[in-house]
Amino acid sequence: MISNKNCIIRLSKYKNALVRFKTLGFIKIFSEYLADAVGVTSAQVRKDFSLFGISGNKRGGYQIDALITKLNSILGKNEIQNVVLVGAGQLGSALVRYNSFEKEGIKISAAFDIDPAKITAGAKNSVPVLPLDEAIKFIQKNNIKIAILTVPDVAAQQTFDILMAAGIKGVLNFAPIELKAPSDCIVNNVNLAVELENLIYFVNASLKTD
Amino acid sequence: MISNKNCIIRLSKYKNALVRFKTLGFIKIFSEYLADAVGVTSAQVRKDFSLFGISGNKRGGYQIDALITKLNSILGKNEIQNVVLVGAGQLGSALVRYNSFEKEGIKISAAFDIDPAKITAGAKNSVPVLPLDEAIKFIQKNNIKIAILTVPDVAAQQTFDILMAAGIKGVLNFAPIELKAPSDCIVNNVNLAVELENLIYFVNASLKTD
DNA sequence: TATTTTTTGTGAATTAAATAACATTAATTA
DNA sequence: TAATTAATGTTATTTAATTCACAAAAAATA
Repeated sequence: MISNKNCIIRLSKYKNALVRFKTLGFIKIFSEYLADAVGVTSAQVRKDFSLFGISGNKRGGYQIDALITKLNSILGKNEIQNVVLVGAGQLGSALVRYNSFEKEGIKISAAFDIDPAKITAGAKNSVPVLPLDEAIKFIQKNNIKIAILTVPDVAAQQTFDILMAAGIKGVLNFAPIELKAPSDCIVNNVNLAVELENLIYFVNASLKTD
Repeated sequence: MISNKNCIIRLSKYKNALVRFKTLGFIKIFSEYLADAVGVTSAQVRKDFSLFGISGNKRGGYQIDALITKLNSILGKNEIQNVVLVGAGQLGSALVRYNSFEKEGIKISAAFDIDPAKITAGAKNSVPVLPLDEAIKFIQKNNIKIAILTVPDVAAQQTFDILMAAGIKGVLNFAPIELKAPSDCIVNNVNLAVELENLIYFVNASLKTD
């Protein structure tokens, strides 16, 4: 089993780039061009593909349609992925309405919050915001395995523990905390302040050395 | 100059964890505990510190206060960092109001959008949303070097080019596009859909092998 | 004061990932 | 049909990052 996160992220990027190429009317593509679109080397593209048994045609490149199909299948994009979101604050609410998820076949089935003021039954076509109490029941009933965690730092671990009890196996965590997770749950952290801080560091560093 | 992005990200995490330890009343810390809080090994912590000439006391660990000061100085956190945001849509607006940035000494001075409906003069204590036309003038006048880019995919490259013309040197890019950037500008990409897709892949992969 | 314990700091070893290089193959051209 | 060209696929190499392991030093204890 491939366990290189960066490699899988590249597969997603290849897939996205291929969809754009297809939109432009292309039906074949060379590793060189795909590499360019994604910002890697062509050897990297071919190496990644070979890891997943994806092959093209010597001197003929790759068929875009077949390639998209293959990548979608590897990435589990043949069916809609249902996820839940916990913490309907500023960021959480924006993610609920963020249409890039829907475009990618990811559906936020429900949001949960502990604050009664945030609860909304959810008109049709809009995501309901339910009381946190109901999260375990909802998650189990709908057999959901993935959660987005956008609660404040101090609530992050305890909320995470609730998700574990509900059977969640993957969490996209926005709280700037290292969650203590059981070995059968995967946590991907997104820390926007740290990302910015990092950018600031490197910009400052490069401005200094000029 | 250190050019390992992960290393700098760890420094930010150490700093955040140390602030929490300090809040709890600790004044000294061992690499072992800090490692635990951040989810790395103790050797990694000491190695990172040694890269930046940070030293502790044999058998005595590190003084938390001094360590925070040192890390803040390395990360350029001794003064408020002013940034701009371009694209006041769903996600952009949430980031404008996201209080983790302010907590970290990062100030969004202004947001810009091409849509006249989004423009707001900005009451005091709130961030003004200005017409994109005014971005170059504003950025240059305020000597801003960092921008957050939250425009739709199709507008990303051309908006980025405007930022380059204005003298921006670092961009946190949320558009799922590989921006063509000059060598003196740093781009950090955050792609939330890809992050989720990645999580889905690994969760599916691990559920299959059980 | 001498001994033991515990932690740092770092050079060496290991591991993992990316890059380079090239043999192979298929299409194109002569 | 033979020669040439241009792409893939994979093996070898290089590079980078992490982990290991232990000497050195300071604190604690006897």
